[in-house]
Order: sequence, then structure tokens, then C-alpha cells
Amino acid sequence: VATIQDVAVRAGVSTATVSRALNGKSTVNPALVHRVITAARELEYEPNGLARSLRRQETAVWALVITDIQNPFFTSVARGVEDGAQAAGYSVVLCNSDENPQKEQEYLKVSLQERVAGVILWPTSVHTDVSRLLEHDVAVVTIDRALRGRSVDAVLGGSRSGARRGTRHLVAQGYRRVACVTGPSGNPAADECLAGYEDAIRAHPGGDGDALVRRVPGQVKEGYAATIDLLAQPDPPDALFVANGPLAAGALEALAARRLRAGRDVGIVAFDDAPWTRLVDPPLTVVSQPAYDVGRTAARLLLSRLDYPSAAARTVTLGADLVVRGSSSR
Amino acid sequence: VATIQDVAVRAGVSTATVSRALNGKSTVNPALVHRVITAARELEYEPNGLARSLRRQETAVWALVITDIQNPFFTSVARGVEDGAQAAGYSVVLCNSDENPQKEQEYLKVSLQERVAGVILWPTSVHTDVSRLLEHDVAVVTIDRALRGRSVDAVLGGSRSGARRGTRHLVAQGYRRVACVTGPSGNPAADECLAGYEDAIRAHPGGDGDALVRRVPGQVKEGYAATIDLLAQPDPPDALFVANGPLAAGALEALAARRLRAGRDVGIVAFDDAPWTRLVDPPLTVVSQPAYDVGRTAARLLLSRLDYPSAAARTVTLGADLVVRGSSSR
DNA sequence: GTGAAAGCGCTAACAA
DNA sequence: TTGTTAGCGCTTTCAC
Repeated sequence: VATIQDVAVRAGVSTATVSRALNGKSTVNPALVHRVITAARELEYEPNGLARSLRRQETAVWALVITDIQNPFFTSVARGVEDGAQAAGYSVVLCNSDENPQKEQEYLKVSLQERVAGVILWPTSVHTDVSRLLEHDVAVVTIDRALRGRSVDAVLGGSRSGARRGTRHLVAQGYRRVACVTGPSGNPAADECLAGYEDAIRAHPGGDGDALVRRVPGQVKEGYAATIDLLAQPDPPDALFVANGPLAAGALEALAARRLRAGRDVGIVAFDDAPWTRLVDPPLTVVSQPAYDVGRTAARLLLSRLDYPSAAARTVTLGADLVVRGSSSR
Repeated sequence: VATIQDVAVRAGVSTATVSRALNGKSTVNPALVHRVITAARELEYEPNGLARSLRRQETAVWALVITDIQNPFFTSVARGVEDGAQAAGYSVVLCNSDENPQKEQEYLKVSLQERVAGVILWPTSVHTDVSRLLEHDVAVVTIDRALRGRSVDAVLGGSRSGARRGTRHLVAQGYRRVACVTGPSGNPAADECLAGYEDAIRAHPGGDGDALVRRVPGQVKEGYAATIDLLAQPDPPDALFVANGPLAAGALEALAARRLRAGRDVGIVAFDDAPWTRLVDPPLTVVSQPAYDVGRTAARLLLSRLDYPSAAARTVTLGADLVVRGSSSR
């Protein structure tokens, strides 16, 4: 493996000149630039990013820590982040915390040790601790998490208002017992979702509170089980508000297993406008969050944070849209 | 930001001792270990991974370069890789090449410059060049790509045989004009898929070759357009074999738009056993690849490659299963 | 415009 | 068992 030394020797110049030439500094004789580039190519020289970052005391890498890579919503967010980063010359490494606070902490530690320039974090819980990162001057942007204690930049996806709108819509369609299937307590997105649901329900008494709420890990299997459980109650719900796409897939499976038809028998509205939601019969009414824009915005916030490290923290809230389809009417 | 120096001063020892203590070397006085650890905590010391890797000439990071993070199949592969890596103490960074050879090349370059320990690569095309990595002694494992030129470890997902089985199944069900919607030419998975389709079709003449084949980027929108196009032909197909989940979602949308019912009007079999494939009506017949195991196996191959850099290249082939549901019978 | 040399933070000989 | 020291590969003053 060739080093900058080898290139310098071959080109008959000093390592300083090689460095300058390869980094496009204008103060280098064109003839030398040419010799350096030729030598580098001949030796198949690849600059050592570790050494460069160590010396420069900065890296061109962001970490994006998300909770569930299986959820299509996150993958759209990831694209938004990536596009924003790439445009500014940063690479993004994706870390999947898998809803596991320990894994999350591990990835945050690695991010810190590898001295990434910034972290975009979808926290597994409101207890996730980022103070360590902040103290080490790593820029942090959180997604879907209200500020608490230390103020950090955040982009909020409108989970609460979206859940409120979705639930209200079900009530307006004449459903009387609307249940809610959402993620674990402490999970910011899940908490927001529940809060929005409760906003809407409080205005329309008739529910019996927690009997109609199920909090489970946000995967297909759990959505199925929670729905089966809800339907088995003495006084089962006649509608469901569901916090994400995988949970919704599980809920629909459960309805099918119980020979219930979405809409006619049990109204259902869910977060995440995944491609398949239009394919099921009846098509699924969804609350659509601007996933790509969330990612793009997070990238934007991170960039300006890197430019102005001591600026006041900003929060950007994006709106969610209700897309009415067949699953929310009889 | 505290360095090992600061810790050494505070603990009243040399940096060497700090390093040894923090890395759990057994040859250090327990009392000193305690002092060092206390000092490190008090200073909120975080080791600088860049400096460590530079000195050790090795990193504990793998790059996983995939072509489409939106495809659920890849996300399962990613989990398999991650689990295998984590068990051995490696972190995995995910790079999304987005079917774009340029982006892919960029990520491979970054991997090389950051001196990752190994790369697991799902290539965008058979032309993807990994020689640079190999020359720099970066371990490489490819997924779903037959060896060409340089021999590298590979795990094959059984795309060809799966496509063959799926297509044969359609023929056996009595469909006469089976079309194929697959990814771009050069994309290894797409090529394998087409090859399997052709294996099956050749045995049952009656098709007219390329008129029934559509090669498009593997996304929902393209699947829709390709299917609309196929159906608009003078002599349209009565069945479809589709190369991945997103394409299949698009194909189903197209059928719905043309008021055709899957199975009865147009038989359809697709790769990827996504959760939603059971929810559509009729449920989708799929070829199911063992995605998680593919990832797990790739991790295993990479680990043994790291242990034995000069061993002969290995290829592991995993089988695909045909899951017959309603969309492939009248 | 170019080179010599220092040093980023860490680990691993080698000495003591 | 502990400390001293060299050096990983690069960038960047500071002289020239």
C-alpha cells in the first residue's frame, strides 16, 4: 500500500507538495501537479482517510441512527438525509438501533469515538442520552423527539397532529369505539401518536381509555397479536388507529384471520403511506408523513449547526396529511 | 476534549499505562488500573478511534454496500450481516448505492480510504470493479454475483433457480404467455432472474422472446409502467413473473388500473416474500429467498476471509422457495 | 512555489 | 510492572 511518502519519492518532490497537489491547492506549479498525479496513479495511491482526519481534526462522515431499517418510512428519511449530505460533501453511515436502547448507545459511542462530524438521531426513547456527544462538540439533530433538558435541533414529523386528525376522521365516520395500536411507552413517535389519539378521543367520550390502547414493539407480528387481542375483548373496538406501516400490516392480517372486513366491520387508519397500502382491499386510509422531507430537513439543520455551532437550537415541524381511502368508511 | 495524555497526567502514570489499562491488558497493577479508570471517567475521556486505527493499522468496521435500501429484501440481508458482525465485534456501516454505479464507486472509494476491514457488496452491475479493494488487501464478499475474473467469496441467493421454478409454476398452471419484468441489464440479480425465466420458457415454446420481457429500474413506478406497457400489446401476456417486491407492487397497481384480477385474468408470481404480499386479494404467490441467511452467510464468509486472507475463494448458494398462493391460479 | 519538520492521539517495541 | 520513545500517514505552519 503506497503512502504519500512513496508518491513524493517517485515524483521527486516533498510530501508537502504531494499533499498540496492532491488537494488542489492553487499555489503549486502545474508541472509538479502533473508529475504528482502521474506518480500517484502509477502507484495506485489511495489517501489514508484516518490519517487525514486525525491530522485535520475533522471527518466528512455523518451517522444516521434509526430504530428500524425494515420500516419503509425510515428508508425514505434516510434518502432525504443522504441527498442533503452528499450535496455538501459528507458521507452518511446508517446505524440500525433496532428499537434497542443498548444497541443505540453502542452506535452513539462508536460515532463519538470515530469522531463523526454530526449525528442525526431517531431516538429509541425519551431517555436516550446525547449529552456525551454534545460535550464533545458533535453536532446532533434529533427526529421526532421533543426537546428535553439540553436543547438540540429537532425536526418533528407531525405525529401528534396526524394521529389526532386520523382518529377524528374515524369518529366523524361514525365509528364509536376507536382503539389505538402504537409503539412502546417512551418511544417518542409512539408517545406522540398516542397523545394525538387521546386528544381526539377526549373530545368524544364513550371510549374507556386504556382498555382500547395497545403498546407493542412496532413490527408486523406484534400488530397482529395486539389486534387479535383487542378483538377478543368482551366489548371489542369497531375501529383502529395504528401507529406505523408494519403494525398496520399485522392488524390487517388479524382482521382477515377473524373474517372481518376493513371499513365495513372495523374502520382502520394507519400511519405511513407505503406502496402496498393502495393494493389491499379496501385500500388503506393513511396518515402520510413527508418522510423524505423530514430527512432532507434534518440534513439542512445539521449543516447549519456545523456552520454555526453556537446558534440557538431550532425545531422544524412538518405537517402530516390524511389520505382517505376505503378502509375508514362502512 | 480529553486525550490519553490528560488522563495520564491526572492518574500520575504514563500514557502507555493508560493505554494498557483501558485496553484490559493483564500486565498492569490493579491499583493503577483503578486510578486510570477513575481519571478517565472524571475527564469524560473518549478514546480517539481514528488515532487508534491509524496506529494499529486496522479498523473494526465493515461496509455493506447495497443497491436499494427501500427494498425490504435488502433490509433483511442487512440484519443478517449486522448480527454476524456484531457477534464478532465489528460495526457495520450501510451504504446505499441506489442502483447507481457512480454512487457505488464513490462508496467503495470511501471504504478504501477509511480503511474498513471488509466490504460486503451487492453490486449494481457485473462491471463493478473491486480490484482496487483487493489490491489494498480489503476483504470482499459479494452477494448474488457470479465470480468473474478475480475470484472473490460470494453468496448466491438462488435467483436463477427461483425464477425458473416460479415461471415453470405459471406454465404448469396453464398460463400460455408468461412475461417477465426484471431489473436493468447488467444487474446481476436481474440477469439471473431473466436467465431462470428463460430456462423455463425455452422448454415451453409459444412465447415470442423479447416481446414479453421488460427490463426497468426495480421500483414501484417502473413496475407499473412496464406492466401497463405489456398489457397494451396486441397480444398481451396472460401471466407475469416479476423480479422483486417493489416491481410487483407496481405490477399489481397496473392490473387494478386495467380492471384485471390477479390469478383469474393475469397470473402473477414475484420474488420477495414481503409482509404485504399476504394482504392483497388474491394473496401473491412468491419466490422467497432466505434474505436473513444470505446476510448471515456473507458475514460468516467475511470473517473467515479475515482470518485466512489467502484461502481459496468460496461460493455458497442458498435455495429459494416457491410459496404458492392465490395469484397464480385461475 | 517548495521543503523541512512538527504533531494530530494512540499503541507497541524496547528499556529499565 | 512501568516508562520512554518511535512512528502510523497525513496536513500545515514556518522558513527559504
